[in-house]
Amino acid sequence: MQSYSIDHMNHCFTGVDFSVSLCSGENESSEPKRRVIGEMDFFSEDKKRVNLDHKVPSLSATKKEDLAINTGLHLTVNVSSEQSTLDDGLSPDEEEQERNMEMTAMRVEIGRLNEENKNLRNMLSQANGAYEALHMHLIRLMQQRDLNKLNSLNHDISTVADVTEMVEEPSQSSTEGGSRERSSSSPANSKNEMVLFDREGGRGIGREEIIDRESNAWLPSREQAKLQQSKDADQAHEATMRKARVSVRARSDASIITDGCQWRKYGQKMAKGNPCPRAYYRCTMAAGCPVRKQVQRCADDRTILVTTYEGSHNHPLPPAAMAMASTTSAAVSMLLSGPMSSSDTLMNSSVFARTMLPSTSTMATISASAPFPTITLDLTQNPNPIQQQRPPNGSHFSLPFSPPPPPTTTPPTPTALFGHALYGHSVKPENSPVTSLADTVSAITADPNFTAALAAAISSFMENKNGNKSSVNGNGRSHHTCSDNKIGSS
DNA sequence: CGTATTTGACCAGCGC
DNA sequence: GCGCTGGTCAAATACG
Repeated sequence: MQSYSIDHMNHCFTGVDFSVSLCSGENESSEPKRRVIGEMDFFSEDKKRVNLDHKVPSLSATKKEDLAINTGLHLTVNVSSEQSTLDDGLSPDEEEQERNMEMTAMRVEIGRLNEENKNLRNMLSQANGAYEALHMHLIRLMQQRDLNKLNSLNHDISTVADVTEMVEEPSQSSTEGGSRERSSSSPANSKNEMVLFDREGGRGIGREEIIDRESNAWLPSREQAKLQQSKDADQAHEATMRKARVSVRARSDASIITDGCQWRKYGQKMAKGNPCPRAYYRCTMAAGCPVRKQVQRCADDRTILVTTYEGSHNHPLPPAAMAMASTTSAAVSMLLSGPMSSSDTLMNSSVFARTMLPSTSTMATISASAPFPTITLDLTQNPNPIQQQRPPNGSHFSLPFSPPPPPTTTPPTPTALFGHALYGHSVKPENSPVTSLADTVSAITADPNFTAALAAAISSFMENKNGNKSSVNGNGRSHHTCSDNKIGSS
């Protein structure tokens, strides 16, 4: 507590407006601490409000002593330091006002903090959104990569669109061996084909990888590098996928069936265990098309032709090749959808069996014992005794087609499946994330429309096969004329 | 004559 | 290492 007295009055007391300076009563010897009160009331020692105007209404003296005496104002204020103000001497109203001001200030501060908190939340939300977007983008990229692989496989099978019939001998599943691509005989055989069929050790850049590269040309170089790393990691798997084969068994008197593609025979060999020779064909619909197929009659039933397709077409397929392409596409997709463990194979085979031709007696055989996976579609309309005679080797599954199970999920439309098979590089599921082929095919199996479309396609195919025994190329020259006789008779 | 087919040779992988 | 086998090549041949 310090006692202050009026130190100076620089204004006469005649008016309402005045200003007063106070000096500390305890430091009179030193420089007085001055503070302009301004237009304020003073407080007496007993905190009683003093109205200077009333207290010293007639003051005329200007000496501070007189002023102090005459006014008699010895103000007691609570001062804790030199910096203190006269606030300590505020009235309850002023204290309340001060508190209100503080409260207001605090409210303002709280409001500011709330605003800042809100901004921080927005930033966090934006960061989360960005993270989610990046995460989804990454997932899409990964799915895109899987789709590219899958589409390449489907394209492989579209090749199969040329569904011929060819007998796959039991020993054929172990073939592979030494096929290699030497210097290509035709100049049209570009590096695509050579690389795609490089079995010599090499894994080169396959056609699907080239397509992949093209399709991802829009990606930034960093993402392309990531994709390339993923590709490198899957190279071994893709090499296996490239070797995937599809065999189609069908009864036919002709040595080859019309499948919508043009083929050139480049070799014929006697295969072990089969008196009928095996013919080798190469697709000639486009320069450098790497697709090849083998045609051989079944040793036990020479009315059955087995056609084995391998490779991917590098050209659009004619409409005539589409029906069977879709059929075999699903087969290969199943075949290559996962690791070929026996359990997986069995599962896939079962699903595939229900998918393909559920209304017929057709059989599907998936072989995982070969150096490359092979799936055989039996379109002979009756159970094949040869398959039943095959020794069970644990990796060979013969599954009779059975009626489709009750629908469990929303099935895709047949158009979607066909489009996926035939235009695999341009059509993909829009809103359905790629789960597993098993799921997809499971859904397909429940679609009666797909079943009907597939049955119609194969029926049409069979009619075409029986009615038109040889294809005609652009020169009007019949294909397979020589092999017709030799394969069937020898 | 151009194109497709035939066919023996060649090569590589695999098993013994 | 050798033989077997599958796959391919390429010169010869056939065909329109």
